[in-house]
This record gives sequence, structure tokens and C-alpha cells, in this order.
Amino acid sequence: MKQKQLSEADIRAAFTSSARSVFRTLFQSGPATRPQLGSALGLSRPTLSSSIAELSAAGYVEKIGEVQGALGRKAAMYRLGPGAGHVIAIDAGSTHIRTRVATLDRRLLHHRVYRLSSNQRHLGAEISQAVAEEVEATLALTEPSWGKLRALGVALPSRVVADNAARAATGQENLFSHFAPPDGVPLLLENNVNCAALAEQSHGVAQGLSDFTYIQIGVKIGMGLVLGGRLIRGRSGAAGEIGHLPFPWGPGLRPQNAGLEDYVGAEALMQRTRAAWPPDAGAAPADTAALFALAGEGHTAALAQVKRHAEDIGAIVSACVGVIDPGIVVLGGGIGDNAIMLPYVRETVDRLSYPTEIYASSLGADATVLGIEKIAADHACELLVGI
Amino acid sequence: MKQKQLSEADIRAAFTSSARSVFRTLFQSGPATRPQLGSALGLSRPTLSSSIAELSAAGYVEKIGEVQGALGRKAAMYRLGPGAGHVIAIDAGSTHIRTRVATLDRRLLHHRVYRLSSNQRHLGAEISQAVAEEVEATLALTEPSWGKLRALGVALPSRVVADNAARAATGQENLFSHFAPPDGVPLLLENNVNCAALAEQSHGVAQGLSDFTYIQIGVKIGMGLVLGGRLIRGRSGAAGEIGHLPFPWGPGLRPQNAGLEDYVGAEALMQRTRAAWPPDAGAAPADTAALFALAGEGHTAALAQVKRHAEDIGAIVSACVGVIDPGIVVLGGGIGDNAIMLPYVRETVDRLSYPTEIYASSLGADATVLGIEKIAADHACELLVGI
DNA sequence: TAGGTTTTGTCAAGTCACTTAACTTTAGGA
DNA sequence: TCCTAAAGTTAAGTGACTTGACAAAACCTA
Repeated sequence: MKQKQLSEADIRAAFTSSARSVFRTLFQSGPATRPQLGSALGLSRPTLSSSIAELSAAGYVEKIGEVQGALGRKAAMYRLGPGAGHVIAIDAGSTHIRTRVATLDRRLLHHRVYRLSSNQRHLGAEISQAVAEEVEATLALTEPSWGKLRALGVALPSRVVADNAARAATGQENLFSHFAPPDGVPLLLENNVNCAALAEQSHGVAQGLSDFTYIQIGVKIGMGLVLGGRLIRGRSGAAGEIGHLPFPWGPGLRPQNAGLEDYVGAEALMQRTRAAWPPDAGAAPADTAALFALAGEGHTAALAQVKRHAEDIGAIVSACVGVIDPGIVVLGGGIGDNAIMLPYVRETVDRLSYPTEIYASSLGADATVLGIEKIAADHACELLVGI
Repeated sequence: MKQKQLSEADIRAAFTSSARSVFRTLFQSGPATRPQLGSALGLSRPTLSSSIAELSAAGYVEKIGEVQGALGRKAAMYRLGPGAGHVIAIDAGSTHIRTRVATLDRRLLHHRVYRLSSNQRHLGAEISQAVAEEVEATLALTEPSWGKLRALGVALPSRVVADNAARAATGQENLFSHFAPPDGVPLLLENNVNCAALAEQSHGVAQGLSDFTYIQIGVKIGMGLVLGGRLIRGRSGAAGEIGHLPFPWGPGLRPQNAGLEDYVGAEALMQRTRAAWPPDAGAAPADTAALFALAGEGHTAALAQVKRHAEDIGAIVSACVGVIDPGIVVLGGGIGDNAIMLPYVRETVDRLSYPTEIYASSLGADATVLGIEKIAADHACELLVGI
């Protein structure tokens, strides 16, 4: 009746709801046999048969082998096929650019880390140029077996404002005005700390949890909130920007905006360390890594600074816990995931706050790019088969 | 085939999904005509016809009249019927008990406020006794036209821990161990501040918003978080218990648990006011209401105290905004909803925080009972026809 | 007051995504 | 080699939806 061409957005209408839920299950849980899909989704074998036939014909799903149970016929194993396509995820940091290309079900197709020399660090609008170059280089590698590019995700070290389809970074206002992704590929921007939080949920210590808080402490400090299974972004993308918490705060004190970050960042830690370093304690450590190394060896002056810093971080964690009560806090970043400091942070939080488990991140530098990859993959899946 | 008796929980299986979505729409949006339901749900007229026939036969839906459009035949208007039943909501405060009986679509059936004299204030386990008496008194009034009691909600001025079906209050550990609701009626407990926040969303200034923060400031201070359309409770029901935020907080200061509430509550405000009251300024105000009244008249000493308190509250709001960035904050409670203080709070938040709209609550004392009524009605609807 | 138009509601027939039941295929074990 | 168990297909049936035609009830025009 209605003459409309079958656009990409209409794909979801081309499959039955059973087929879409099969796709979604393979997307979320990886390869599965028909019996596994059937019992997980409550579908009969004939329905599964036709669903997989639909999806296979379009290349959305492919058979990757057979598995033998204890008895009876082998079961065929399926996963997402080339028709499902792939996503490109880019962590556009100021010191490096990490790129991952992956299928929607998160199989790695390509990986690259480009370290920037200190005299070519990206700032402001330069980032969109760097991202564009990285995208172009990655597109040149594209193989037919990867299928279509379904989404492009970029993690940025700045505040990101929610929008309809894509999102525009503010702070540097027109950060992405000069960059457009290929043809009709959706562009997804997200704050890098939020990405790392999502990575903890999908790959890290917060695996499968629907409520937790991720606090990243390095040169800067930031927080990612996952509540009710969803990332909390806030009205203007500032949820978790705790570096701007009013500080100091107490009777007779006039709090300032952005006071906290100046006080608790890596630079402040090292300044205090140098100032308080005893003349007879040897050379003062040059950076936080050296400070933590000394503290780990039991160096008294270093340990005192670490303990002091842990108390400040504990107060921050307690403030967040007091507002959110997530039950679980994951500490990340060059300072936050440090094993030496962790017990002292726990001690402070135990004293100030509700029962809260505190863990150190184990994902390291790949956390952010894994998180933006997940955002891109989730978006692509939603476009293809609905939520 | 399977011999199973049709229990209350199986009702959802007795209706088609169309019928259930018709019920849900009438539950959420109140009375509607068939054409309205049809266009809202995308259902054809024959489907609607059979859905309404199903629901009417069970009394879940009733016809309440006909409306005439611009042209053509009158459309029949429907709403939830007696078969849908009713809920009882109780705000069990320490100074009063508010009871509301309502249909699932929030039509008031009965209302009662029982003020406690100061020598019979309920504390600890006495609350369950008081709730039991109130429930019994309300059940005695029950009319056949009210239908079945579907849920019983109780708002409590204490922390409430999430559980499977019902929820148990902690703080006073066995608060509800001596009280059981009638037969198989689900009991829903919720913190009173969280209830007030939900009421703002369903009836108040935050109407229809899916992300905002409610801060109640009176004798105590508490916060309710609505993010992503849902109330955030936290792991141990302590989300929003900002009275326990670490305070004071700054270089060289050792923060304490529960420090904030002691500092910013009504009592602290009046203590500081009495201490700072000039001898020549007349009699010091006896309570916060008198203080705000004087400030409203332009009394210098009173205004100074209000401004000072507004700065403290502004710092609290800023701390919450810094962590959550809700975009909108609603202030409630005897102190919080005060019109005199509001502009000074706004001023402080503007200085310390992200762009944030701040409103005073207009619901007054009924906020809490309206919120727990919504929780009870939502739960009842979910049991009947699913989410 | 009659006839045309518009909207509401119902009846009849058809569609399609599911189901169950029976059959086929493929494995291990007696 | 037959039996049993599990995986997958085919065939027939079900039921919640649809569309299309018709009936009912309101308005407007003449």
C-alpha cells in the first residue's frame, strides 16, 4: 500500500519480534545454540527455526559450529554474522588516541594506540581533526567481512551534553562542528570517565551490577554513576563532575567552585609531598608513581603523604556515597586504582559512611575505549532491532 | 491441561495484552474515550471493542458517560471500575498520621488526618501499632463500591531497605515485625522524603519530569532522587540521606559522620539566631516560622540569619547538584519551601554550581501521603496487568 | 422533516506469528 | 543392531490482531 523504500531504520520492521529477540540475545550474551536460545527466550523449536532462517538469510547471524551434549544429536552454535556490521570506538585523550574496531557482540577486529608526543597534545578543536584522521585511517583498513559500519563512538575528556541523535561537547563549544562521520553513521560522544564506568560494568570489577559508582582519580578527578542499570548523565552532562564540588566547606568557610579538584588532584598531592618532605629522607619523589612505589616499600614520609591523601579521597567517596548510597564504589585512574592507598581509603569511608564495598579497577588504560565501544555497540543494536 | 486455580497473580494472564495496555492507559491518564485509547495505543476499533468487553465483564473498567465531538456519533467514556480495587496510603509521621484511600487511578475515596498530641508521639515499634489501628479503622469504613484492597503503603520517617515483596525498615530494626497487613495485601514501606519527591513528580512542580532532585529541609534534612524516571533508593535505602554527609570538610578539618544535619537543621538555625540576636532588636523569634515572618517584614537581624542559612543550604544543594546534575531542584519542608529564603538559595547555587532551576514545593503537608499512595497504586497496577 | 456527512461501534473474513504434535536426523549406549 | 535421547523440520491449528463492510448516532443543509 504505502510506497516506502526499506531504509536502514526499517530493518527492525523486517524481522519478527522473535527474530529480533534472538539477535538481541546473541548480541548480549555471545554465541549460543538453538536449545539455549529457546530456553532463554521461551520460544519453541519451530519458531527458533524460522527466526534463525530469517536472520541467516540477511547475514545477521551465522553458524559457527556444532556442540555435542551428553546425549543425542549435536546442537548448532550461532553468533552474529557480518550482516550485523561493526562499530569504531575512539578514546580521544590529550596524550593518546586509542582505537578499537569490534563486532556488535564485542569481538575485536582491529586495535591501535597512537601516543602523542608532548608537543602535539590535542586541545579544543584539534580533537575533531585528530578523530577525523583516525577514522579515515581505520576506514582504509576495513575488510568486507566486517560488514557495515553501524556506529562511531568517541570518548572525550570534556563534558558532553545530551542531544537527540548525536551529542555535542560543550566546554569547548563547537568541538565537533568541523567533523562529520561517514555517510549515515551515527556519531556518539561521551565523557571519558562515564565510558570507563560503563567498561567496569561490562568487563571490570562491577560486572553485571546495575548500581555502582566509579571514581577516577588521576591528574583530574571525576565520577561515573550507574544507577538502575543506566548511566546517569545529568541535565547538562555534569553528573559526576565532582571536581567542581564546593570546597572547603564548614562553619565560617566560604566554599568555592572547582575548589576540590585543585586540592585533591595529582599536582596538589605532589606539591604537598615536596613541601613536607624531610631533608633527611632522601630525594623527594618526582611523580605520583614514584611516591606510591616508595610508600609500598614502607618509606615513612611517603606513606604519611599517601595516608593523608587517602583520607581526602575517603571524604570525597563518602560525600558521593552519602548522596547516592550505591553500595559499591570502584576506584580508577592512575591514583585511584593504587593498591597501596586502597586500605586507607576504605578505613576513612568506613568511619564516615554507610557500608560500602570499595574496589580498585583492574582494566587499566583500555577502560575508556571499551566503554565507548559498548555505547556504540548498544546504540547500533538498538537501531537494528529495537531496545 | 494444567490444573491450576486462577489466583490473583494470574489475572494478568486472563487478559489479552491489548486489554492490559488499555487498563494501564486508564490507570496512568484517567478517563478516556475509545477513539482516544485507540489512537494513543495504536489499536484498531474491533480490538478495542473486545478489550473493553473483557475488562468490563470483570468490572475492571466501567463506562461513565458519553462525550460529543464536533461531529458524528458520541464517544463512550471509560475509567477504571470497582473491580480494579483501591489502595490505602498512610503517612506515619511522629506528630500525625495521614490516611488516604483512593482508587488505582487516584480518585480520593476517604481522607483522614490524625494529629498526635506531643505526649503520644510515635517512636520505634509504636509506629507499627499505630499503623495497625489506622488500617483497622479504615477497613471498617470500606464500602463495596471500593472493590478489593490491592495494596497498603506506609511512609516512614526512617531509612527503608529494599527487599523482595515488602520492605523492612531498619534503624529501628524490627519496626514492622508485629504488624501484618490484611490477608494477601502487599505492604509497601518507603521513606517519607522519597515519597514527597514522588508526589512532586506526580502532582507538584516537578510534574512529568523524569530527572530532578527533591530536598526537604525542616527539623531534619533529606533528599529524594528521581533519575531516569525512577526513584533512586540506593543499596541500603540511604540514597539522599544527606544529613549524614561528611562535614565540616576542608584542609586540616576532620569531617564527621552526621555532622551536616546537626549544623543545618532547624534547631541549629534557631540556636544561632538566639545567640546572634541583638539586644535592641526586640524579642528573639521562638521558632523558624516566626523567624521567617520577621524576615519577610524586612527585620534586619532576622533577614541576616535567613541569608546565612540560605548560604548553607545553597552549599548543600550545590554539593548534590555537583554529584547528580539533575537540572531541577525542588525544595520542600517547613524551611525549604519558604519563599523568603528561595532567592538567596538560588544566588548561592548560581555561584557554586551548574545551571540549575530551583523551585519551592507547593504541595504542603499532603506531599508524603500522596507519594506513598502513588507507590501503592503503581504496585497494584503492576500486579494486575504487569509493567 | 428528509437526506447527506461524519464519527463511533460491530460483524465478518483474513493474516500471521506463534503454538503443539508428529516425524526425521543424528548422536551415544545397551 | 536396536533403543533412547536430543536437535531440527514439517504440518496443522490457534488466537490476537488486522482490514473492510455495515449499522448506529450524532451533526448540518436544504
